[in-house]
Amino acid sequence: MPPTDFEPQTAPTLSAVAERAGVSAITVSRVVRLPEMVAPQTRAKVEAAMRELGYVPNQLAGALAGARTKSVGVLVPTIANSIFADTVQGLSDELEPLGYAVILAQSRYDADREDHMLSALLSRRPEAIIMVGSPATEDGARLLRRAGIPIVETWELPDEPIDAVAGFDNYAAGVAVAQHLVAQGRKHLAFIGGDDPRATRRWNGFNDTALRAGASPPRRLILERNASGSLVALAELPGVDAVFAANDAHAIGFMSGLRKAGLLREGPAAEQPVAVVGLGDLEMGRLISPGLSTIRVHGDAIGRTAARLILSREGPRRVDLGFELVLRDSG
Amino acid sequence: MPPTDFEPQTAPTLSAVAERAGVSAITVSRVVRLPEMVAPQTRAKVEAAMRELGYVPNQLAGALAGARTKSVGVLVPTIANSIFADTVQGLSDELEPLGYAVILAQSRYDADREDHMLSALLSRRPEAIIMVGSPATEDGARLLRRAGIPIVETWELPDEPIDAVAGFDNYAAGVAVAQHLVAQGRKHLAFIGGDDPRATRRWNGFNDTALRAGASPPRRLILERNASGSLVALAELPGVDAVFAANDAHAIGFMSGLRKAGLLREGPAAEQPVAVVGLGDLEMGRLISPGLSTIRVHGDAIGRTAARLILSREGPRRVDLGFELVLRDSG
DNA sequence: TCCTCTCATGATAGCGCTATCATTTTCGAT
DNA sequence: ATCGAAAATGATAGCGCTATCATGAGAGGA
Repeated sequence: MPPTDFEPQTAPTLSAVAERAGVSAITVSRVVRLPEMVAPQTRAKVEAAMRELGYVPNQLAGALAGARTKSVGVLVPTIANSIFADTVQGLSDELEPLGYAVILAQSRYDADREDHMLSALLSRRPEAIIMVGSPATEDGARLLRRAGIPIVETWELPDEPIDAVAGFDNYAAGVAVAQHLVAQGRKHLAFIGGDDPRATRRWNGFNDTALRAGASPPRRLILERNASGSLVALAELPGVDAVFAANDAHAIGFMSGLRKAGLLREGPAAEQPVAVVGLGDLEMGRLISPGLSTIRVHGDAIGRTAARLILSREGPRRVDLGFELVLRDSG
Repeated sequence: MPPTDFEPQTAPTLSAVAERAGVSAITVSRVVRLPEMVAPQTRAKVEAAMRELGYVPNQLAGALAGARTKSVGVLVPTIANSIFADTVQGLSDELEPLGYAVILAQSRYDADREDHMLSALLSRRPEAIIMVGSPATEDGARLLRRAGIPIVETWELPDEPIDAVAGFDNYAAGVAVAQHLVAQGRKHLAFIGGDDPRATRRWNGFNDTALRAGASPPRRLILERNASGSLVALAELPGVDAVFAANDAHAIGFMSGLRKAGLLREGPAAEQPVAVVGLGDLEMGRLISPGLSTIRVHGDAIGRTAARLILSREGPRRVDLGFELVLRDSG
């Protein structure tokens, strides 16, 4: 697109550089990859030629010729307004300095699109795939198993992982929140949020625990992914005195609903007519008032751990990053 | 990594499929790319062979052989807790269905890292580059100009773009906020947030306008990227009666500081001892109370527009997506 | 001086695919 | 039957690079 520069329309190649520097192509290749192996004088000549020509190596060709592709495929449900962005950030912070490219794909919580993106990723021959959750279909799982590369499933701890895992126990998170709310004397619990596999696992832990503790059967309200629905969720949950939201955005939205209904106090959790606990520990939850109680998960660490899992075959292939119940004033 | 399946360690190739189907390699290639061109009967045989072998085309080889790479490079400062995630989401929603892969790189607001990621991206031979802002260095700009591919700079409207632009006028956003605050009778303005080029442009518009309107010279407080600093920013700004925050997270943090200091009212903007205006229009700003006044920008539309700009050479190469001043109760 | 041994460089082949051109097959119209 | 055009398939070369093996040039020892 440059209207100025009159560069050759086709990018300079290794052999163009070689010719200009008066060496063979393979020597240029070595200057790029194994500079130590080339005599300083030759190297200088080649580097000058590269600079003059504005040479940018073609990694596609390099990869095809047998070297590594130095790329990883990353599949997330969504990246916008999502804590998964932390995971992507974490893993690319580990991987980019090592020369890896991150090929990002989003499934939008759609199984067909997930399968499609999975094979699209694989067609780029990444050296590994990191995904949030497990493949939604058996086709997807088979694709990954056959690929013969490291696969990291994250944000969960599947019983039969394809390969490696970096996540936490969503069921236990639900258990922890239910226990906390019940111990606080809450009797009418509800769970609001999505119905993806991870949210469902949290719900199961939450529900099982509440029932076992003798609370009335918890209600589950499925909401759109944006938090607006949480604003009016209260109307659907008459008599509720404690809510576990699948993420902090929903929790904060629900708190706004409570405020409008006059059911939010500036005081401590014990004084709240309706307790609210979120999940994610967004910075925002710390900043609002009353502060949001939440399950803190380590999205960034999940990403970094996933990166390490693909970089070395040693050590455990299943890492539980855990979570923490962070208590503030909302519940 | 699959401990089960005993697949050949090396992925099946086009010719493996061809052999199995009893046709030539090029016919298999056509089944993949131009199915209409192959007789239904032949196609069925080939498709069966592909399925049996679990064939996944090698797009690297395809790209090298002269076809397009069907990939775009995307460079953003950061993706976590950032409205740039909307832009990435928007552009990949446009591009992924068309078979494009998104190669994501993060500069972390670092010029060296940006240059480095730029040439790393280019070495993958993307068909276009979409970046937030403009290259920080002349080296980076030259690299892009020489690449001979569409380049889209976003989130700004540079005077001399490399190629195409999808953004909005940051200076005008600063002007709009200052005008609004001054019209409201505010006299002691301050700007808090980062010092990246876009924030600085906003500051310039804000500062120029406030001075021209006869307010006392605005203060500028540079904060870390996380919003915690905004919580205590108030202490640094004695006597301030209006604050423009570079993003909504900082704005909400600052409001928490105000609340602690007893300077936040539940009433309308006119009653606020200190007015607060953010930028970004996070969903959260709508959910909190008092509602956050903010500059709404269209991160998603910027991404979609950038995608369209690389897909067609027709139409304007410079799209101003604008912004809106959204007034709620904070200022 | 000759021979080995190391260091630096080069020649060759081929990665898996597609562009291009060539060939074969099919089939309707005469 | 015969021909010509269209449809279907194939052969060949080469994209830009690296793995592998081969060669040449110095360094040092006897």
